[in-house]
Amino acid sequence: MSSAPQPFPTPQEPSDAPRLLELGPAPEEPCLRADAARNRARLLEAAARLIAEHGVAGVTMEAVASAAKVGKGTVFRRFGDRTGLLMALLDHSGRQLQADFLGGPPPLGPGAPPLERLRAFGIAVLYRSAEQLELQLAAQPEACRRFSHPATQALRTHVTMLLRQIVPDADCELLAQTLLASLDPALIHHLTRQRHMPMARLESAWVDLVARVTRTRPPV
Amino acid sequence: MSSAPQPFPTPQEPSDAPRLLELGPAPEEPCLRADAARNRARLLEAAARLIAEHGVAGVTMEAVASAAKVGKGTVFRRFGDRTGLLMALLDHSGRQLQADFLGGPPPLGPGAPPLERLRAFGIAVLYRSAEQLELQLAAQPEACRRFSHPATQALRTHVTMLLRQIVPDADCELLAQTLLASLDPALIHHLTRQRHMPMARLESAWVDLVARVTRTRPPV
DNA sequence: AACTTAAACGGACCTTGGTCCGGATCGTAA
DNA sequence: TTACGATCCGGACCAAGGTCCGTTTAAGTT
Repeated sequence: MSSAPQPFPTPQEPSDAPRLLELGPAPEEPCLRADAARNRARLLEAAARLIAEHGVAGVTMEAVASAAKVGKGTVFRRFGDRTGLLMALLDHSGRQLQADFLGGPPPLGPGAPPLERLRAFGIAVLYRSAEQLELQLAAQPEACRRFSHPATQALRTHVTMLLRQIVPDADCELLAQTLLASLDPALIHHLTRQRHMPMARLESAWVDLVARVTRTRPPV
Repeated sequence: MSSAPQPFPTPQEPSDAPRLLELGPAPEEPCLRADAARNRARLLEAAARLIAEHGVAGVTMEAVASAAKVGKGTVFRRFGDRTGLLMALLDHSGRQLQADFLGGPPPLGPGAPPLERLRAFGIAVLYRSAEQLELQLAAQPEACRRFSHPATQALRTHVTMLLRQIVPDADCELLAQTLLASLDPALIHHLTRQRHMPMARLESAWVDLVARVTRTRPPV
């Protein structure tokens, strides 16, 4: 039933990935046949050019393929799917950031106290994301629709209101957004199904989070 | 340029939405032609049946249309797109939850102190989401891939490590997940582009969030 | 250099989301 | 009841993502 010869045994970018955790120049695909590596590069370059010229919407798999003078199948074998291609494009700046906080200068890199590093980290991510919004969103089609859905808005309003009563002097709207983000269905799925955390843990994490977030400022 | 007669002037579920903010039975579409309302109901029913029989993957727009004995175009006019249809299916339980925390009994509904209501709220959302994961995810295709992306994992590992040094006795993994969720590109896009918040506000919200989350417990 | 094999290639093909528009229906007003 | 305009319906049509498989080729092996 599963012994059929899968046409594309490499639906995902296979390598150049796990090593990232330990900090990775991880140049590119290490063990690719010469032609494969060449085509991979051409595809990425073609995709980048297409984005520059016609925006992310212009990045059609066929367009990329023909711009790189390559068959369509090749694109899919190399990157799995459209999202995979987009993520590969994003990878470069991802690696950059990673290098910065793993080995760069403080306060992002090691050397500064943890709290300061954490602050710097968030701000770095914030601005980096802001730059490549178009690409980031294209890789997550309609990820932002959930925020404008009326039901979601209702939840946000409710949480904001509760927060206002508890910590009136905070930016309750954004705090609410954060709290809700931690209840995102996709996140719950990831945590329970892929990382096998029991619901009880999520539940107590929520309670703890609420406690931390609503704790009034201690006397300095 | 934009005066061309749009074929589907109602790309999104037009009504039965804004009222949600004030609590809404908002029965269904109020002003639909009789046949339209009938078809809408048949489509929702057909979709639900298809899900029950073949899982969410079996919910093809054509399948739903023919199961409801209706043309394909009708499905799109009514629900805009596939996601719209799925969201409409989700809407029911969304309304239920909303009714609960807006007018239901404490601790979810009014009557309990805000802090308790907030706790109960999160737990309610948590379990409700857990039930309809399949549907929720189908409405947000590949929303969960971002969590397993190696770059994301690296960020998570890093933040977790920093947190361990600051608040060793917390569930740092989940706390990290929450912090990262507040930096999600889609969220940033929503906040800056759709709700027009300046980056500076996000930035200071991040700093504040970090401060709150890492604050050590006051002496009770 | 000839041989072998696993891997890569290309592009026809399939599926499915989404669009268009001529014709059927509903609701209403005379 | 009839007429009429707004709304809706249906299903052919299109584009783009994704799959398949026969053919080609890189890279060892003898």
